[in-house]
Amino acid sequence: MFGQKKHVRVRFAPSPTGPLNFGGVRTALFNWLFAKHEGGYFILRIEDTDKERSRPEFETDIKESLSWLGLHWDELYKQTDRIAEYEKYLTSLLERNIAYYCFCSEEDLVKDEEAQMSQGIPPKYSGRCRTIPFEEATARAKKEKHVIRLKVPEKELSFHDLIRGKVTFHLGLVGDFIIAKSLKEPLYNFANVIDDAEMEITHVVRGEEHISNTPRQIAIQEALGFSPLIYAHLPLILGANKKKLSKRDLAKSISDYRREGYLPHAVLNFLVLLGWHPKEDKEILSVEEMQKEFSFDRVQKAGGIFNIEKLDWFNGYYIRALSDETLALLLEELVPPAWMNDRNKFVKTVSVEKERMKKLTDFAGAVKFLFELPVYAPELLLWKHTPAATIAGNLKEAIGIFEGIAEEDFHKRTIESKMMLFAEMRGRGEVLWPIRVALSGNGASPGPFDLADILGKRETLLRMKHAYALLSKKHEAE
RNA sequence: GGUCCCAUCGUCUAACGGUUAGGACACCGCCCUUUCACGGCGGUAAUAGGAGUUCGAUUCUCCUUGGGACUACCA
Repeated sequence: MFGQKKHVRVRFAPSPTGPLNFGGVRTALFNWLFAKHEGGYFILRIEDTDKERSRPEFETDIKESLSWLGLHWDELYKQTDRIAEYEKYLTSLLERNIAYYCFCSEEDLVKDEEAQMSQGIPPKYSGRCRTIPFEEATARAKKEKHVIRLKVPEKELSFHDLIRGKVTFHLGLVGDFIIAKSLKEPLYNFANVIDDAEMEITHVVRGEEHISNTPRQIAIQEALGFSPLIYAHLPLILGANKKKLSKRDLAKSISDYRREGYLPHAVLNFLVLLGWHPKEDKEILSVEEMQKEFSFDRVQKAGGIFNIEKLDWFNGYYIRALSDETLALLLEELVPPAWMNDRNKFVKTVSVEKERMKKLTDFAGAVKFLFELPVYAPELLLWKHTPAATIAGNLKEAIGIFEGIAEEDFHKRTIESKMMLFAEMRGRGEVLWPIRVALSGNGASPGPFDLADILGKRETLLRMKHAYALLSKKHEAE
Protein backbone atom coordinates (compact mmCIF):
# COMPACT_ATOMS: atom_id res chain seq x y z
CA MET A 1 0.00 0.00 0.00
CA PHE A 2 2.73 2.49 0.81
CA GLY A 3 4.58 4.24 -1.94
CA GLN A 4 1.48 3.81 -3.99
CA LYS A 5 -0.27 7.03 -4.93
CA LYS A 6 -3.88 6.98 -3.89
CA HIS A 7 -6.36 7.95 -6.54
CA VAL A 8 -8.11 11.22 -5.92
CA ARG A 9 -11.76 10.64 -5.12
CA VAL A 10 -14.03 13.61 -4.61
CA ARG A 11 -17.74 13.93 -4.22
CA PHE A 12 -20.49 16.42 -4.82
CA ALA A 13 -23.07 15.82 -2.12
CA PRO A 14 -26.19 17.89 -2.64
CA SER A 15 -29.37 17.39 -0.68
CA PRO A 16 -32.41 17.22 -2.91
CA THR A 17 -34.31 19.89 -1.03
CA GLY A 18 -34.38 22.31 -3.91
CA PRO A 19 -33.32 22.58 -7.53
CA LEU A 20 -29.61 22.90 -8.31
CA ASN A 21 -28.47 26.51 -8.17
CA PHE A 22 -25.27 28.33 -9.08
CA GLY A 23 -23.66 27.71 -5.73
CA GLY A 24 -24.17 23.99 -6.11
CA VAL A 25 -22.95 23.94 -9.69
CA ARG A 26 -19.80 25.83 -8.80
CA THR A 27 -19.06 23.30 -6.04
CA ALA A 28 -19.77 20.44 -8.42
CA LEU A 29 -17.62 22.05 -11.11
CA PHE A 30 -14.59 22.54 -8.88
CA ASN A 31 -14.88 18.98 -7.61
CA TRP A 32 -15.17 17.67 -11.14
CA LEU A 33 -12.33 19.82 -12.44
CA PHE A 34 -10.07 18.69 -9.64
CA ALA A 35 -10.94 15.04 -10.28
CA LYS A 36 -10.26 15.44 -13.99
CA HIS A 37 -7.04 17.32 -13.36
CA GLU A 38 -5.81 14.57 -11.08
CA GLY A 39 -7.12 11.70 -13.15
CA GLY A 40 -9.38 10.80 -10.23
CA TYR A 41 -13.02 10.01 -9.63
CA PHE A 42 -16.01 12.28 -9.29
CA ILE A 43 -18.80 10.87 -7.18
CA LEU A 44 -22.34 12.15 -6.92
CA ARG A 45 -23.95 11.45 -3.58
CA ILE A 46 -27.54 12.41 -2.95
CA GLU A 47 -27.83 13.35 0.71
CA ASP A 48 -31.50 12.76 1.28
CA THR A 49 -31.55 11.85 4.95
CA ASP A 50 -33.98 14.68 5.65
CA LYS A 51 -37.21 12.92 4.78
CA GLU A 52 -39.33 15.99 5.38
CA ARG A 53 -37.62 18.18 2.83
CA SER A 54 -36.11 15.83 0.27
CA ARG A 55 -38.09 15.41 -2.91
CA PRO A 56 -37.53 13.11 -5.88
CA GLU A 57 -38.17 15.88 -8.40
CA PHE A 58 -35.24 17.85 -6.98
CA GLU A 59 -33.00 14.83 -7.29
CA THR A 60 -34.03 14.63 -10.93
CA ASP A 61 -33.40 18.33 -11.40
CA ILE A 62 -29.90 18.03 -9.93
CA LYS A 63 -28.98 15.09 -12.13
CA GLU A 64 -30.39 16.67 -15.26
CA SER A 65 -28.66 19.97 -14.66
CA LEU A 66 -25.32 18.28 -14.03
CA SER A 67 -25.71 16.21 -17.19
CA TRP A 68 -26.69 19.24 -19.21
CA LEU A 69 -23.48 20.94 -18.13
CA GLY A 70 -21.44 17.86 -18.97
CA LEU A 71 -20.42 17.28 -15.36
CA HIS A 72 -20.72 13.51 -15.52
CA TRP A 73 -20.24 11.45 -12.40
CA ASP A 74 -18.31 8.20 -12.16
CA GLU A 75 -20.29 6.77 -9.27
CA LEU A 76 -23.68 7.52 -7.81
CA TYR A 77 -24.97 6.92 -4.28
CA LYS A 78 -28.05 7.83 -2.37
CA GLN A 79 -28.03 7.99 1.40
CA THR A 80 -31.49 6.57 1.96
CA ASP A 81 -30.22 3.38 0.31
CA ARG A 82 -27.59 3.12 2.99
CA ILE A 83 -29.55 3.45 6.22
CA ALA A 84 -28.51 -0.04 7.37
CA GLU A 85 -24.88 0.97 6.97
CA TYR A 86 -25.25 3.98 9.23
CA GLU A 87 -27.17 1.92 11.75
CA LYS A 88 -24.24 -0.47 12.01
CA TYR A 89 -21.87 2.31 12.96
CA LEU A 90 -24.41 3.89 15.28
CA THR A 91 -24.88 0.62 17.15
CA SER A 92 -21.17 0.15 17.47
CA LEU A 93 -20.69 3.64 18.85
CA LEU A 94 -23.50 3.11 21.33
CA GLU A 95 -22.13 -0.23 22.49
CA ARG A 96 -18.69 1.22 22.93
CA ASN A 97 -20.21 4.02 24.96
CA ILE A 98 -18.85 6.69 22.63
CA ALA A 99 -22.35 7.72 21.73
CA TYR A 100 -25.43 7.63 23.96
CA TYR A 101 -29.17 7.90 23.91
CA CYS A 102 -30.57 11.21 25.07
CA PHE A 103 -34.11 11.57 26.36
CA CYS A 104 -34.14 15.26 27.15
CA SER A 105 -37.32 17.06 26.18
CA GLU A 106 -37.30 20.15 24.10
CA GLU A 107 -38.40 22.17 27.14
CA ASP A 108 -35.42 20.92 29.17
CA LEU A 109 -33.07 21.90 26.38
CA VAL A 110 -34.55 25.34 26.01
CA LYS A 111 -34.36 25.88 29.75
CA ASP A 112 -30.71 24.83 29.82
CA GLU A 113 -29.90 27.15 26.99
CA GLU A 114 -31.62 30.11 28.59
CA ALA A 115 -29.78 29.51 31.84
CA GLN A 116 -26.44 29.37 30.06
CA MET A 117 -27.19 32.47 28.03
CA SER A 118 -28.16 34.44 31.10
CA GLN A 119 -24.79 33.56 32.63
CA GLY A 120 -23.09 34.69 29.47
CA ILE A 121 -21.81 31.20 28.62
CA PRO A 122 -22.10 30.00 25.03
CA PRO A 123 -24.86 27.39 24.99
CA LYS A 124 -24.15 23.71 24.56
CA TYR A 125 -25.72 20.45 25.67
CA SER A 126 -25.44 19.87 29.41
CA GLY A 127 -24.56 16.19 29.16
CA ARG A 128 -27.49 15.20 31.37
CA CYS A 129 -28.13 11.83 29.68
CA ARG A 130 -24.48 11.00 29.27
CA THR A 131 -24.34 8.86 32.38
CA ILE A 132 -27.48 6.79 31.95
CA PRO A 133 -26.29 3.13 31.97
CA PHE A 134 -26.26 1.54 28.52
CA GLU A 135 -28.79 -1.25 29.34
CA GLU A 136 -31.23 1.16 30.90
CA ALA A 137 -30.91 3.60 28.01
CA THR A 138 -31.36 0.85 25.44
CA ALA A 139 -34.50 -0.34 27.18
CA ARG A 140 -35.93 3.16 27.43
CA ALA A 141 -35.08 3.89 23.80
CA LYS A 142 -37.47 1.14 22.76
CA LYS A 143 -40.47 3.08 23.98
CA GLU A 144 -39.37 6.64 24.72
CA LYS A 145 -38.70 9.42 22.29
CA HIS A 146 -34.95 9.88 22.00
CA VAL A 147 -31.99 11.06 19.96
CA ILE A 148 -28.38 9.84 19.78
CA ARG A 149 -25.53 12.08 20.81
CA LEU A 150 -21.79 11.75 20.40
CA LYS A 151 -19.50 12.10 23.40
CA VAL A 152 -17.32 14.95 22.29
CA PRO A 153 -13.93 15.31 23.99
CA GLU A 154 -12.93 18.79 25.11
CA LYS A 155 -9.85 19.43 23.07
CA GLU A 156 -8.41 21.66 20.44
CA LEU A 157 -8.63 20.39 16.91
CA SER A 158 -7.40 21.57 13.56
CA PHE A 159 -7.61 20.53 9.95
CA HIS A 160 -5.79 21.40 6.78
CA ASP A 161 -7.60 23.36 4.15
CA LEU A 162 -6.07 23.63 0.68
CA ILE A 163 -7.46 27.11 0.26
CA ARG A 164 -7.22 28.52 3.76
CA GLY A 165 -4.35 26.68 5.36
CA LYS A 166 -4.63 25.44 8.93
CA VAL A 167 -7.97 26.06 10.62
CA THR A 168 -8.28 25.52 14.37
CA PHE A 169 -11.34 25.05 16.59
CA HIS A 170 -12.05 24.20 20.20
CA LEU A 171 -14.25 21.15 20.51
CA GLY A 172 -15.14 22.17 24.06
CA LEU A 173 -17.47 24.76 22.59
CA VAL A 174 -19.31 22.19 20.53
CA GLY A 175 -20.68 19.89 23.21
CA ASP A 176 -22.28 16.50 22.72
CA PHE A 177 -24.16 17.09 19.50
CA ILE A 178 -26.85 14.93 17.97
CA ILE A 179 -25.69 12.50 15.30
CA ALA A 180 -28.98 10.70 14.72
CA LYS A 181 -32.63 11.03 15.58
CA SER A 182 -32.74 7.25 15.97
CA LEU A 183 -30.86 4.20 14.73
CA LYS A 184 -32.58 4.50 11.39
CA GLU A 185 -32.50 8.27 11.14
CA PRO A 186 -28.92 9.50 10.93
CA LEU A 187 -28.29 13.21 10.61
CA TYR A 188 -26.22 15.02 8.02
CA ASN A 189 -22.90 15.20 9.86
CA PHE A 190 -22.96 11.51 10.69
CA ALA A 191 -24.05 10.04 7.37
CA ASN A 192 -21.66 12.37 5.59
CA VAL A 193 -18.64 11.16 7.56
CA ILE A 194 -19.53 7.48 7.19
CA ASP A 195 -19.93 7.89 3.45
CA ASP A 196 -16.74 9.84 2.94
CA ALA A 197 -14.87 7.07 4.69
CA GLU A 198 -16.60 4.14 3.03
CA MET A 199 -16.45 5.72 -0.40
CA GLU A 200 -12.76 6.39 0.19
CA ILE A 201 -13.10 10.08 -0.46
CA THR A 202 -9.70 11.78 -0.40
CA HIS A 203 -10.63 15.47 -0.68
CA VAL A 204 -13.68 17.24 0.63
CA VAL A 205 -14.43 20.17 -1.65
CA ARG A 206 -17.45 22.15 -0.59
CA GLY A 207 -18.75 25.63 0.19
CA GLU A 208 -17.37 27.80 2.95
CA GLU A 209 -20.61 27.50 4.88
CA HIS A 210 -19.44 24.04 5.88
CA ILE A 211 -16.28 25.17 7.65
CA SER A 212 -18.05 25.20 10.98
CA ASN A 213 -19.39 21.69 10.40
CA THR A 214 -15.89 20.37 9.93
CA PRO A 215 -14.88 20.05 13.62
CA ARG A 216 -18.01 18.02 14.32
CA GLN A 217 -17.30 15.78 11.40
CA ILE A 218 -13.72 15.29 12.49
CA ALA A 219 -14.94 14.42 15.99
CA ILE A 220 -17.08 11.68 14.42
CA GLN A 221 -14.19 10.51 12.26
CA GLU A 222 -11.93 10.23 15.29
CA ALA A 223 -14.59 8.40 17.29
CA LEU A 224 -14.83 5.88 14.49
CA GLY A 225 -11.11 5.69 13.86
CA PHE A 226 -11.34 6.95 10.29
CA SER A 227 -8.36 8.65 8.75
CA PRO A 228 -8.37 12.41 8.27
CA LEU A 229 -9.34 14.02 4.97
CA ILE A 230 -8.01 16.97 3.07
CA TYR A 231 -10.42 19.87 2.81
CA ALA A 232 -10.98 22.71 0.37
CA HIS A 233 -13.65 25.16 1.42
CA LEU A 234 -14.71 27.24 -1.53
CA PRO A 235 -15.60 30.91 -1.17
CA LEU A 236 -19.28 31.68 -1.23
CA ILE A 237 -21.13 33.04 -4.21
CA LEU A 238 -22.82 36.21 -3.05
CA GLY A 239 -25.81 38.15 -4.24
CA ALA A 240 -25.67 41.88 -4.98
CA ASN A 241 -26.34 42.46 -1.27
CA LYS A 242 -23.08 40.62 -0.46
CA LYS A 243 -24.97 37.87 1.27
CA LYS A 244 -24.92 34.21 0.37
CA LEU A 245 -26.90 33.55 -2.76
CA SER A 246 -30.32 32.66 -1.48
CA LYS A 247 -33.53 31.38 -2.97
CA ARG A 248 -34.50 34.79 -4.20
CA ASP A 249 -32.17 37.28 -5.88
CA LEU A 250 -30.17 35.42 -8.49
CA ALA A 251 -30.39 32.01 -6.94
CA LYS A 252 -32.71 30.82 -9.62
CA SER A 253 -32.02 27.25 -10.53
CA ILE A 254 -29.74 26.15 -13.32
CA SER A 255 -32.75 24.68 -15.08
CA ASP A 256 -34.27 28.17 -15.09
CA TYR A 257 -31.19 29.56 -16.79
CA ARG A 258 -31.25 26.70 -19.22
CA ARG A 259 -34.83 27.54 -20.11
CA GLU A 260 -33.90 31.20 -20.51
CA GLY A 261 -31.43 30.32 -23.20
CA TYR A 262 -28.04 30.15 -21.55
CA LEU A 263 -25.45 27.80 -23.03
CA PRO A 264 -23.71 25.22 -20.82
CA HIS A 265 -20.25 26.37 -21.84
CA ALA A 266 -21.10 29.97 -20.96
CA VAL A 267 -22.32 28.92 -17.52
CA LEU A 268 -19.20 26.84 -16.94
CA ASN A 269 -16.80 29.53 -18.14
CA PHE A 270 -18.52 32.19 -16.07
CA LEU A 271 -18.56 30.02 -12.97
CA VAL A 272 -15.01 28.76 -13.20
CA LEU A 273 -13.74 32.35 -13.05
CA LEU A 274 -15.88 33.10 -10.03
CA GLY A 275 -13.32 32.16 -7.44
CA TRP A 276 -10.59 30.78 -9.64
CA HIS A 277 -8.25 32.17 -12.26
CA PRO A 278 -5.78 30.55 -14.65
CA LYS A 279 -2.15 31.63 -14.67
CA GLU A 280 -2.40 33.76 -17.77
CA ASP A 281 -4.71 36.68 -18.40
CA LYS A 282 -7.20 34.48 -20.13
CA GLU A 283 -10.96 34.61 -19.82
CA ILE A 284 -12.26 32.38 -22.57
CA LEU A 285 -11.51 28.83 -21.57
CA SER A 286 -12.39 25.51 -23.13
CA VAL A 287 -13.43 22.77 -20.75
CA GLU A 288 -10.16 21.00 -21.54
CA GLU A 289 -8.19 24.08 -20.54
CA MET A 290 -10.15 24.34 -17.31
CA GLN A 291 -9.33 20.73 -16.48
CA LYS A 292 -5.70 21.12 -17.41
CA GLU A 293 -5.07 24.30 -15.47
CA PHE A 294 -7.30 23.90 -12.44
CA SER A 295 -5.59 24.04 -9.09
CA PHE A 296 -6.62 24.97 -5.57
CA ASP A 297 -3.69 27.37 -5.07
CA ARG A 298 -5.39 29.67 -7.50
CA VAL A 299 -8.75 29.61 -5.77
CA GLN A 300 -9.86 32.82 -4.14
CA LYS A 301 -10.52 33.04 -0.40
CA ALA A 302 -13.05 35.86 -0.45
CA GLY A 303 -16.62 35.42 -1.57
CA GLY A 304 -17.60 36.65 -5.00
CA ILE A 305 -20.64 38.53 -6.17
CA PHE A 306 -22.67 36.93 -8.91
CA ASN A 307 -22.57 39.33 -11.86
CA ILE A 308 -25.22 38.44 -14.40
CA GLU A 309 -23.91 40.96 -16.94
CA LYS A 310 -20.72 39.02 -17.29
CA LEU A 311 -22.65 35.77 -17.68
CA ASP A 312 -24.66 37.45 -20.43
CA TRP A 313 -21.47 38.55 -22.14
CA PHE A 314 -20.07 35.01 -22.04
CA ASN A 315 -23.35 33.69 -23.35
CA GLY A 316 -23.36 36.13 -26.26
CA TYR A 317 -19.78 35.20 -26.99
CA TYR A 318 -20.50 31.49 -27.10
CA ILE A 319 -23.65 32.01 -29.16
CA ARG A 320 -21.57 33.87 -31.76
CA ALA A 321 -19.06 31.03 -31.70
CA LEU A 322 -21.75 28.53 -32.73
CA SER A 323 -22.23 27.62 -36.38
CA ASP A 324 -25.46 28.81 -37.99
CA GLU A 325 -26.70 25.25 -38.28
CA THR A 326 -26.01 24.36 -34.66
CA LEU A 327 -27.59 27.53 -33.44
CA ALA A 328 -30.61 27.00 -35.68
CA LEU A 329 -31.11 23.57 -34.13
CA LEU A 330 -31.11 25.08 -30.64
CA LEU A 331 -33.50 27.82 -31.69
CA GLU A 332 -36.03 25.63 -33.48
CA GLU A 333 -37.97 24.76 -30.39
CA LEU A 334 -38.10 28.35 -29.21
CA VAL A 335 -40.05 29.74 -32.16
CA PRO A 336 -43.59 29.25 -33.54
CA PRO A 337 -43.69 26.07 -35.66
CA ALA A 338 -44.84 28.04 -38.71
CA TRP A 339 -41.44 29.74 -38.89
CA MET A 340 -39.94 26.42 -39.82
CA ASN A 341 -41.94 26.13 -43.02
CA ASP A 342 -39.05 27.64 -44.91
CA ARG A 343 -35.98 26.23 -43.27
CA ASN A 344 -33.60 28.08 -45.53
CA LYS A 345 -35.12 31.38 -44.50
CA PHE A 346 -34.91 30.38 -40.87
CA VAL A 347 -31.20 29.56 -41.02
CA LYS A 348 -30.46 32.84 -42.82
CA THR A 349 -32.34 34.66 -40.10
CA VAL A 350 -30.33 32.88 -37.45
CA SER A 351 -27.11 33.78 -39.20
CA VAL A 352 -28.00 37.45 -39.35
CA GLU A 353 -29.37 37.74 -35.83
CA LYS A 354 -26.60 35.72 -34.22
CA GLU A 355 -24.35 38.61 -33.31
CA ARG A 356 -27.18 40.46 -31.64
CA MET A 357 -28.24 37.74 -29.21
CA LYS A 358 -27.28 37.48 -25.58
CA LYS A 359 -29.69 34.67 -24.81
CA LEU A 360 -31.39 32.12 -27.03
CA THR A 361 -34.73 33.41 -25.85
CA ASP A 362 -33.93 36.86 -27.27
CA PHE A 363 -34.26 35.47 -30.76
CA ALA A 364 -37.98 35.01 -31.36
CA GLY A 365 -38.91 38.52 -30.29
CA ALA A 366 -36.05 40.11 -32.17
CA VAL A 367 -36.81 38.57 -35.56
CA LYS A 368 -40.59 38.27 -35.35
CA PHE A 369 -40.96 41.01 -37.98
CA LEU A 370 -39.42 38.75 -40.58
CA PHE A 371 -42.21 36.22 -40.21
CA GLU A 372 -45.13 38.44 -39.40
CA LEU A 373 -45.95 41.77 -40.96
CA PRO A 374 -44.72 44.55 -38.68
CA VAL A 375 -46.85 47.52 -37.75
CA TYR A 376 -45.10 50.87 -37.46
CA ALA A 377 -45.72 54.59 -37.55
CA PRO A 378 -45.12 56.15 -41.01
CA GLU A 379 -42.86 58.80 -39.41
CA LEU A 380 -40.34 56.08 -38.68
CA LEU A 381 -39.57 55.96 -42.41
CA LEU A 382 -38.24 59.50 -42.29
CA TRP A 383 -34.48 60.01 -42.21
CA LYS A 384 -33.31 62.94 -40.14
CA HIS A 385 -34.66 66.16 -41.72
CA THR A 386 -35.15 64.84 -45.21
CA PRO A 387 -38.65 65.80 -46.48
CA ALA A 388 -41.23 63.05 -46.71
CA ALA A 389 -41.64 63.66 -50.44
CA THR A 390 -37.96 62.93 -51.03
CA ILE A 391 -38.10 59.76 -48.97
CA ALA A 392 -41.22 58.63 -50.80
CA GLY A 393 -39.46 59.28 -54.10
CA ASN A 394 -36.45 57.26 -52.99
CA LEU A 395 -38.70 54.45 -51.91
CA LYS A 396 -40.39 54.46 -55.30
CA GLU A 397 -37.08 54.30 -57.13
CA ALA A 398 -35.86 51.57 -54.82
CA ILE A 399 -38.96 49.56 -55.68
CA GLY A 400 -38.01 49.87 -59.31
CA ILE A 401 -34.52 48.60 -58.56
CA PHE A 402 -35.82 45.65 -56.58
CA GLU A 403 -38.19 44.81 -59.40
CA GLY A 404 -35.33 44.91 -61.83
CA ILE A 405 -33.48 42.15 -60.03
CA ALA A 406 -34.41 38.72 -61.28
CA GLU A 407 -35.88 36.27 -58.79
CA GLU A 408 -32.88 33.97 -59.02
CA ASP A 409 -30.46 36.88 -58.52
CA PHE A 410 -32.29 38.18 -55.51
CA HIS A 411 -29.43 37.63 -53.06
CA LYS A 412 -27.60 39.91 -50.70
CA ARG A 413 -24.59 40.56 -52.94
CA THR A 414 -26.56 41.44 -56.03
CA ILE A 415 -29.08 43.50 -54.12
CA GLU A 416 -26.32 45.34 -52.34
CA SER A 417 -24.32 46.18 -55.46
CA LYS A 418 -27.39 47.46 -57.33
CA MET A 419 -28.86 49.37 -54.45
CA MET A 420 -25.59 50.93 -53.30
CA LEU A 421 -25.18 52.57 -56.69
CA PHE A 422 -28.43 54.37 -56.12
CA ALA A 423 -27.73 55.04 -52.44
CA GLU A 424 -24.35 56.62 -53.13
CA MET A 425 -26.08 58.92 -55.58
CA ARG A 426 -28.86 60.09 -53.28
CA GLY A 427 -27.19 59.76 -49.92
CA ARG A 428 -26.93 56.53 -48.00
CA GLY A 429 -29.15 57.49 -45.10
CA GLU A 430 -31.89 58.88 -47.31
CA VAL A 431 -32.14 55.66 -49.27
CA LEU A 432 -31.05 52.90 -46.93
CA TRP A 433 -32.84 54.00 -43.77
CA PRO A 434 -36.35 54.02 -45.24
CA ILE A 435 -35.75 50.70 -46.98
CA ARG A 436 -34.60 49.14 -43.76
CA VAL A 437 -37.61 50.51 -41.90
CA ALA A 438 -39.95 49.42 -44.67
CA LEU A 439 -38.62 45.89 -44.36
CA SER A 440 -38.31 45.69 -40.60
CA GLY A 441 -40.76 48.18 -39.13
CA ASN A 442 -38.10 48.78 -36.51
CA GLY A 443 -35.79 51.59 -35.49
CA ALA A 444 -33.05 49.02 -35.03
CA SER A 445 -32.50 45.88 -37.04
CA PRO A 446 -30.03 44.08 -39.28
CA GLY A 447 -29.13 45.87 -42.52
CA PRO A 448 -31.55 46.24 -45.46
CA PHE A 449 -29.68 43.90 -47.81
CA ASP A 450 -29.76 41.09 -45.30
CA LEU A 451 -33.44 41.72 -44.73
CA ALA A 452 -34.31 41.78 -48.42
CA ASP A 453 -32.36 38.59 -48.95
CA ILE A 454 -34.19 36.83 -46.13
CA LEU A 455 -37.60 38.16 -47.09
CA GLY A 456 -37.24 37.31 -50.78
CA LYS A 457 -38.31 39.37 -53.75
CA ARG A 458 -42.06 39.02 -53.40
CA GLU A 459 -42.25 39.91 -49.71
CA THR A 460 -39.67 42.68 -50.09
CA LEU A 461 -41.72 44.36 -52.80
CA LEU A 462 -44.89 43.94 -50.80
CA ARG A 463 -43.39 45.70 -47.80
CA MET A 464 -41.73 48.39 -49.92
CA LYS A 465 -45.01 49.22 -51.64
CA HIS A 466 -46.81 49.26 -48.34
CA ALA A 467 -44.25 51.74 -46.97
CA TYR A 468 -44.55 53.90 -50.06
CA ALA A 469 -48.33 53.95 -49.72
CA LEU A 470 -48.08 54.84 -46.05
CA LEU A 471 -45.77 57.73 -46.75
CA SER A 472 -47.76 59.05 -49.71
CA LYS A 473 -50.94 59.04 -47.67
CA LYS A 474 -49.19 60.87 -44.88
CA HIS A 475 -47.77 63.32 -47.38
CA GLU A 476 -51.17 64.06 -48.88
CA ALA A 477 -52.71 64.54 -45.47
CA GLU A 478 -50.20 67.27 -44.67
C1' G B 1 -23.61 37.53 21.59
C1' G B 2 -20.10 33.18 20.57
C1' U B 3 -16.92 30.42 17.01
C1' C B 4 -14.74 30.63 12.37
C1' C B 5 -13.64 32.89 7.58
C1' C B 6 -12.49 37.09 4.60
C1' A B 7 -10.71 42.34 2.61
C1' U B 8 -6.97 45.19 -4.98
C1' C B 9 -11.16 49.40 -9.95
C1' G B 10 -18.76 49.37 -9.52
C1' U B 11 -18.15 43.66 -10.44
C1' C B 12 -14.84 39.11 -11.46
C1' U B 13 -9.72 39.17 -10.82
C1' A B 14 -3.65 39.54 -11.97
C1' A B 15 0.70 40.86 -9.22
C1' C B 16 3.24 35.16 -4.51
C1' G B 17 8.84 42.34 -1.38
C1' G B 18 10.93 46.36 -6.28
C1' U B 19 5.21 47.03 -11.97
C1' U B 20 3.49 53.91 -14.83
C1' A B 21 -0.81 48.26 -9.85
C1' G B 22 -2.23 44.40 -15.50
C1' G B 23 -6.72 41.95 -17.80
C1' A B 24 -12.10 41.00 -18.34
C1' C B 25 -17.41 42.64 -17.65
C1' A B 26 -20.03 47.18 -17.14
C1' C B 27 -19.65 52.46 -18.28
C1' C B 28 -17.84 56.68 -21.49
C1' G B 29 -15.44 58.45 -26.13
C1' C B 30 -13.61 57.64 -31.11
C1' C B 31 -13.40 54.52 -35.60
C1' C B 32 -16.28 51.21 -38.86
C1' U B 33 -21.47 52.34 -40.38
C1' U B 34 -28.23 53.59 -43.13
C1' U B 35 -30.05 51.92 -37.57
C1' C B 36 -28.90 48.14 -33.98
C1' A B 37 -25.29 44.69 -33.01
C1' C B 38 -20.41 42.72 -33.97
C1' G B 39 -15.42 44.32 -34.45
C1' G B 40 -11.13 47.84 -33.70
C1' C B 41 -8.82 51.78 -30.80
C1' G B 42 -8.75 54.74 -26.42
C1' G B 43 -10.51 56.54 -21.51
C1' U B 44 -12.59 56.95 -16.27
C1' A B 45 -11.90 53.69 -12.11
C1' A B 46 -8.79 50.00 -6.90
C1' U B 47 -4.61 48.18 -2.92
C1' A B 48 -10.29 49.94 3.89
C1' G B 49 -7.39 52.54 8.08
C1' G B 50 -3.24 52.46 11.58
C1' A B 51 1.22 50.54 13.53
C1' G B 52 5.41 47.29 12.80
C1' U B 53 9.31 44.17 9.86
C1' U B 54 12.35 45.80 5.60
C1' C B 55 16.75 49.73 1.77
C1' G B 56 11.73 48.95 -0.21
C1' A B 57 5.32 46.82 1.11
C1' U B 58 -0.82 45.32 -2.61
C1' U B 59 2.40 41.37 -0.98
C1' C B 60 4.90 39.48 5.74
C1' U B 61 3.11 40.46 11.28
C1' C B 62 -0.24 42.82 14.70
C1' C B 63 -4.35 46.02 15.79
C1' U B 64 -8.73 48.66 14.21
C1' U B 65 -12.70 48.92 10.95
C1' G B 66 -15.85 46.61 7.63
C1' G B 67 -18.21 42.33 5.41
C1' G B 68 -19.69 37.23 5.58
C1' A B 69 -20.70 32.02 7.23
C1' C B 70 -22.22 29.00 11.10
C1' U B 71 -24.59 28.90 15.72
C1' A B 72 -31.30 22.82 14.16
C1' C B 73 -33.77 16.45 16.31
C1' C B 74 -31.75 21.01 7.86
C1' A B 75 -28.01 19.99 4.64
